[in-house]
Amino acid sequence: MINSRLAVAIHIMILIASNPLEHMSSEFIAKSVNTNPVVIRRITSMLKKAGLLTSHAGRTGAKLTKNPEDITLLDIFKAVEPKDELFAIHENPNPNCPVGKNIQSALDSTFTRVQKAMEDELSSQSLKDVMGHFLQ
Amino acid sequence: MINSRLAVAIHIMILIASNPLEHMSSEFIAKSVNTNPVVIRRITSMLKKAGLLTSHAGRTGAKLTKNPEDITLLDIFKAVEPKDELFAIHENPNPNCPVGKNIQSALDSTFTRVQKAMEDELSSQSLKDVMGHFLQ
DNA sequence: TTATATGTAACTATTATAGTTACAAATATA
DNA sequence: TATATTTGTAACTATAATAGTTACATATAA
Repeated sequence: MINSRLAVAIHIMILIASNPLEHMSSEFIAKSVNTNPVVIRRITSMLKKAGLLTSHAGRTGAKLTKNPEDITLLDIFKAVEPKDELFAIHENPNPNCPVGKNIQSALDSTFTRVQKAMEDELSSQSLKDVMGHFLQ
Repeated sequence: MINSRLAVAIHIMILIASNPLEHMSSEFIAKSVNTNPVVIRRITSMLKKAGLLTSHAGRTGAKLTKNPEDITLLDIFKAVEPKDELFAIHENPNPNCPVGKNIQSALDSTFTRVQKAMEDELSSQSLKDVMGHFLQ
């Protein structure tokens, strides 16, 4: 199972997007998410490095750099997931075995297709789409 | 990143499928994968429980229960991945916050679609398809 | 009867994750 | 200006998953 950073990051982004006038502190967000404020600041920092929001030391709150309809879940996922590959492939299979020799490249093309299917679906959903679930 | 069990399981299945007459011991397979025989027996045990192969204590080797073209990567993935959900969702968000109250169900429908996209692609590729990469 | 293989429990090492404390630096407020 | 608050980040901890390993009972083959 993939970690909960994507879930928490989406939660953070929705809180900021839903309250454009209020300044949401990491402590306030942490209470909504039910975690420690540092966990929020850590994920917010990743979102900031990815260019999805702006924030400043000492100044309460953060702002999205784009409208929710222009932010995809893939943008958020890539911001909080440093690893490029979805599936791990075992290292150093035996090059003297016909299967061991070719398995990595075979798995690579196979897994690339699966990862692309996942990323295509993530990029088809915007932050606004997720917020739409709240309007029943 | 998702663990390497799917990669190793596919490697095991291909070795068995490619050598239907030879009896591949866990030690032989382990040398091809470059790991410990117990790791192979552990994953083989999961594949057996999922009904994808048969094996017997004391008897060298294992046999696939279906033809490679009738085994999908989703079959193998589900065999070696006990968790049902692809993405984790944080627990106990604040029910007194409008966002915290609804985030889990919103994420659930969102993540379900992403997981389905991944599983659809996994089920579209058979073990035989992966073996096809070996014939250049 | 002896050797070999599977199946599985149990233990270890490594790593990722998430929570926590602490604090410097920046900003806001009185 | 002085004080309080907040962000950003380092550092530490606890927990869990993963993969590797040893050990051994049981089943099968030679």
